Amino acid sequence: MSTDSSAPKPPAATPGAGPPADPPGFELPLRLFLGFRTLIDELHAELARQGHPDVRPMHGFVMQAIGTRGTTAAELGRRLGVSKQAAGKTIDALERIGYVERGTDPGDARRKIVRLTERGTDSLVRSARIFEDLRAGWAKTLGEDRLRALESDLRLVTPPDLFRLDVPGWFGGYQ
Amino acid sequence: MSTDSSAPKPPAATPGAGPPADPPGFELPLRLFLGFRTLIDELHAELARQGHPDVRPMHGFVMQAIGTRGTTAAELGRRLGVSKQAAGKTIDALERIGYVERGTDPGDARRKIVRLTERGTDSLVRSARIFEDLRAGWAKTLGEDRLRALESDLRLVTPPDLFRLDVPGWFGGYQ
DNA sequence: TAATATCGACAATATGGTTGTCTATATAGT
DNA sequence: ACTATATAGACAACCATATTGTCGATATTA
Repeated sequence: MSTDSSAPKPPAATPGAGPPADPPGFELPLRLFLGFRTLIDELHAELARQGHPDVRPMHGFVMQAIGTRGTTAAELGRRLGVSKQAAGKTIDALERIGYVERGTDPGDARRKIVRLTERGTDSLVRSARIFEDLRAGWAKTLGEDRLRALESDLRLVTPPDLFRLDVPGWFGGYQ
Repeated sequence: MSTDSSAPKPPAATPGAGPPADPPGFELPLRLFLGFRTLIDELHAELARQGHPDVRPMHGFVMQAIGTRGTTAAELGRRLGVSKQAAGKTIDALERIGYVERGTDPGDARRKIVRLTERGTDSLVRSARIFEDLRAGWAKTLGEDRLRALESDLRLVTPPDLFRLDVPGWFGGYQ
């Protein structure tokens, strides 16, 4: 990580220690992100324990986007909101570690269909189970109805589309 | 974005159209991320309208981490979980667009203190107000108490630290 | 059959990040 | 006071991820 590493001191998020009558507006987005990050990190820790140490967070979403019926690089790029070249490179990486394979399309000689291998499917099946377990953990902490409320509330304030993340370079940037 | 752009067809998230008795586990993390992304996108759209078109999502967090008292590149790197060199480059970028400035530390000739300029502070003040407004928008949709519940529930299932995002390369990756 | 569009590949480039090295300065141990 | 060690910041080299632009092969449509 850092060239020179030492303990960082956490900056005071809320200087006053009193009851946070009105939480500062920027806590909400941060909590949402932390929730996301926590779940994803725990998923991949468990996935590694279950024999999939090489899957990176992005891979799961990519494989999910590939789906059981397979797809092509260009189509995948469109789904994920990145260029077909970038999608192609991700497919290369997944192929290298044995999670997808490329085949030809008998009906269209231009297309190369990308399909999940057995191993790829296995990682997806396990991911689904692990996510259920993680959700169950939250349910134990919050109660099933509070969690359901949280989910349904989030559904109300987020776009319905679910799949359009296009995370790649979205956040960062020197500029 | 894509070299060749056309409308992507959203893959069916829930094949059956009946009542989702048990939402698939992977909806929760996605919703959390979408909530985060929605807020951040709306923040920056509004920020651009208010005279800060060049601020990128990362910049806000960096400036927040710099704080009103200023800091140094190395310290900033530790806070954000990146190398001091990377932090230095981000500071370069922020300096170039006039949001921070470098000064010397009278008590330690090695250190160069990075401080927010007036413009930098202004962007932070406006961000805070915009976040409050966005939160108010959610409160209007969900009701203030449901939103409070959502926030407090998230606080229960996320690490207390708030600031440790180290987003940089975390998600992505061919590998 | 000619015009146009799409697929996948390749090359060049941009960006954001890393490590490694260097000099200057501080600080602790003797 | 002197030496050893640690830290700050700058610079260079490199790596990873994504971009645009181009190309030949194949499909599709007029």
